[in-house]
Amino acid sequence: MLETLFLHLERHDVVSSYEKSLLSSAMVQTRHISTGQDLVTSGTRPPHSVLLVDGFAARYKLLADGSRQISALHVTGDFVDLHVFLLRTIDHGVMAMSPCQVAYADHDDLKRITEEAPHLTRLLWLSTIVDGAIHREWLVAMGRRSKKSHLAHLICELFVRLRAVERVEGWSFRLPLSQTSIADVLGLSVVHVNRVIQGLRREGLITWVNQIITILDWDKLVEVAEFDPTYLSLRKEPR
Amino acid sequence: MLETLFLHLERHDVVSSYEKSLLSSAMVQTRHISTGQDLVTSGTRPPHSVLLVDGFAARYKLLADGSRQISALHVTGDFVDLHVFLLRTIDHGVMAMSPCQVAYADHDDLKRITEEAPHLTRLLWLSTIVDGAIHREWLVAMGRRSKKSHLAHLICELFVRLRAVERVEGWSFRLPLSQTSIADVLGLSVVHVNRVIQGLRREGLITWVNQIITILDWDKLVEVAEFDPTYLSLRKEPR
DNA sequence: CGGCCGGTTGATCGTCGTCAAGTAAGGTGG
DNA sequence: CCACCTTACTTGACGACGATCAACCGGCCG
Repeated sequence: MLETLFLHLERHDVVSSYEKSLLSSAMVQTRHISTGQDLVTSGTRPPHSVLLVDGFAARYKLLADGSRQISALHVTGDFVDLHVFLLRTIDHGVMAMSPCQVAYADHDDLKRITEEAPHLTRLLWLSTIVDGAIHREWLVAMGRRSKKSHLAHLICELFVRLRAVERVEGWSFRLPLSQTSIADVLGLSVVHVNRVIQGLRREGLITWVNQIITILDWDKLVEVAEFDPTYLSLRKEPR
Repeated sequence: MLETLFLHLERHDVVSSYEKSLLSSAMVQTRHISTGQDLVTSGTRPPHSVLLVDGFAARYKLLADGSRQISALHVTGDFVDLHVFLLRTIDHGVMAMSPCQVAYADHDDLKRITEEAPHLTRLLWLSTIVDGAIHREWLVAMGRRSKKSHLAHLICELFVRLRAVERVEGWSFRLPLSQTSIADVLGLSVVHVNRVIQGLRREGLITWVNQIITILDWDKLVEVAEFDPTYLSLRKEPR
């Protein structure tokens, strides 16, 4: 059940078996959440953080006019909600975008980890820091990239992140998001998202059928996106 | 010299004198950086993190077409660069937007703090987490708010953050950013930024003269911005 | 079978970018 | 001290990108 978390943390550094056992004992029962339900409700003060054992989730915020903005996408292995451990009050909702399997880490246990396992603490800290790095990259994409480039960047990022947790097959991966949801990621209208996707298809960069995205020309996609994966810190080194 | 850092951390929880002494001994000499210079250069692997003792700085990224996107604004007291401690490679540049006074924290010393001072570690961790929360709020603003609302939100946020480090006077504060820089924050053209500012002025929400912003109608500004300061975690509680 | 959801396409309208020009302030050198 | 920069702000005109409205198609489910 925790393999994906280990996979996730081990992208950045070695995790000892002692650390793994600490984590295992901090995690309580896994639960199933069905598509469209909240893993986490905005405005609450939960006593635990959520680990996404399997599935896709989106962090979102609803505005007064009913529009929605997705500020993060979480995939298998992501410690979706680790920051609430210190933030206390959760400021955004997190919704299951596919059937999700989740586990919970009690904040008391996490606190104990910070007292007893400094290296593991740093790895967990790093996990929240990488989330921040992704946010910055998204900000750059939203603010200054063309919409085509923005979407291309998103596809590159998701491919790399999913590959790291073994959720790709060749150049294909499953992305269970409707175009409406993609629109809420990119800050666009659905209609326009559709047109941007058509554009990438027309240029032979990707196919996108039945929630399966296949990258046909990685180099060109990277070029359009100006994608540089450094910000994901997928390099194993002492932290 | 470190008062502003303490002010910064004490917004979230009590900092003991032992913890303050640990921090003090981790910080090395302060240095002056003049406007327009980089505090931190993109792509390098610095051995220390930067504390902004006084001044304004902007985290930015340059794209191939020469455009710039600012992904964060840092003010007096911010631990600008703390995440590099674990990220290792810095992915964005940070530029002084005013004359800046900075101090450096060696990563070895920070590591020692994580080994010996769990509560202080959590506070430092929290500081990076709040940065992330701000990024999310900016993403929402970029993606789904009107430009007027986005700018109003930025003004509200800066006011609250600057008040927390005692850099406001009544309803006024100094913001040493040109409209060009504001444009790079909002992801707009300079021309349009100017028009959006005119709009806020015309409606009697703010004045903005010689880098001094004065809020004339806080309630209305908050309403336009849909501003809710929860994400800044300016509440003192055990962490 | 009918309704709903997701994807697709066309037409029209508004926001915002670009180009251009003008003003005001501050800095430098003759 | 003035001529001449440069930089920042401002305004107008025009065009492009993207939102909105509307309609249609196909698949899935009750």
